[in-house]
Amino acid sequence: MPELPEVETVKRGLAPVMEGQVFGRVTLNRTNLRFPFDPKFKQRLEGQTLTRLSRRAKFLQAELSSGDRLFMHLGMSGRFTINDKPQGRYQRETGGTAKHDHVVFEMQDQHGQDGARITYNDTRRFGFMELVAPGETYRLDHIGPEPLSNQFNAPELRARLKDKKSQIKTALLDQRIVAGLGNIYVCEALHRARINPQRAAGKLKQNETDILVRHIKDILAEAIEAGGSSLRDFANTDGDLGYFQHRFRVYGQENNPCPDCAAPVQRITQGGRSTFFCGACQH
DNA sequence: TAGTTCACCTGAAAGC
DNA sequence: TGCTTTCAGGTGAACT
Repeated sequence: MPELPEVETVKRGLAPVMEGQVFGRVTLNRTNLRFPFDPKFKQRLEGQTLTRLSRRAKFLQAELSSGDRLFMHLGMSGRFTINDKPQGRYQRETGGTAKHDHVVFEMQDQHGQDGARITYNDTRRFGFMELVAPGETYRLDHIGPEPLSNQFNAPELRARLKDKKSQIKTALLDQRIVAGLGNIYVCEALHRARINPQRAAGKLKQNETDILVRHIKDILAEAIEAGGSSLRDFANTDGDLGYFQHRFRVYGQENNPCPDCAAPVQRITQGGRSTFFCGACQH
């Protein structure tokens, strides 16, 4: 379940082996992920240099020497693995693909020497990759501020939540309000801020949004730090991230004691998604 | 216009 | 033991 911290960790893992490198060969093992690939996906990538890899919300954005931009979303189960060792006979002859390996990027340096082989695997295929031509707009143009940026602060959040009648949990998942938050970290941030997820978003008090913003930033920064600690493992082996090893205070802890007050953690459904919270200390 | 619900997808776990 | 059902969740489209 990649959220912003994990996508940031993935970006940090991929950037050293992709930036400044050329897409030597691109292999698509199917015609679509969540959405169909551009019919010229392969042709538009091969031979192009990836000049910069960045993250916006939960998207990875690769800027190409052609001016095209490649947006990649990991969906629910997407992950990249990097193999920067020389290709063995098996891999050369079979492509070395495993089940659900949908895309393979074989990178080269500017002299045509083989670089990293980067494989995108996505069991549930909720992820997608889309190419955007220069000047073309993309869905990311309408999303809210990055939560770790200075543009995301308490006055900004108050303004965006003003008059919102939806529940605060649902509102924080709305990417137009703040970019990159997912179910897990919204639950955790609301617990730390002691705000009941069922409260109307527009009714939060000033000090509550102050505290909420602080906790959103803290928890994301901590999670990125945790993911970063296992970057080496991610880059070289099987995609395991510190993220998954993180123990959450309320997420997935139904009926377990709240770490603050020992009351049982409750689970409800909001907008079709599970919400975990403590009814005793979140008001 | 704003808010809500559903489809997409597959593996794991639960239930029978 | 094996089959069936349920659940997980990010995003966009459809619906209210």
